[in-house]
Amino acid sequence: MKDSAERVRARIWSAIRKIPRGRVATYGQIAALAGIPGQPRRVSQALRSAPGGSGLPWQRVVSAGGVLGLARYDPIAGFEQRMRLEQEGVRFGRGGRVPLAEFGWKAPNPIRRPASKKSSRSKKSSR
DNA sequence: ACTGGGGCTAACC
DNA sequence: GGGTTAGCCCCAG
Repeated sequence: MKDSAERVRARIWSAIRKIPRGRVATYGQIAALAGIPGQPRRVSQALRSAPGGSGLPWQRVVSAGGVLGLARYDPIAGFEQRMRLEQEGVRFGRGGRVPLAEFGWKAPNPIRRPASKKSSRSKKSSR
């Protein structure tokens, strides 16, 4: 059964929808919340293919440190994101970053890990 | 099967 | 404070 792509994507969107107004969450945070900790890029991909007008608060998803990663490849969209966030009451710090300590969302629910069916890889790369 | 790339991250310099 | 390098995992061509 294909629980991979679509299933995960749905969970990602679901997690994003839970972000309260006026708050932001990082890709990593969303990933963890969606049950795929350590895979923030998966979130970004799911977000890119996210349906427009789906009511998905994509603007509340930011990169680590409160940076608007979207603006990097699409300045226009980045601007829109910032505008939307400010409209929700999110203030930006210097460098156009969002102070996560203040606007970062604390996920109310514990992370649920759906144990990989293959193997529990606890890859430990000593960075 | 391989390669390149993605709205990422953390460690390094 | 910023720029670069190296991992990560998955998807599309």
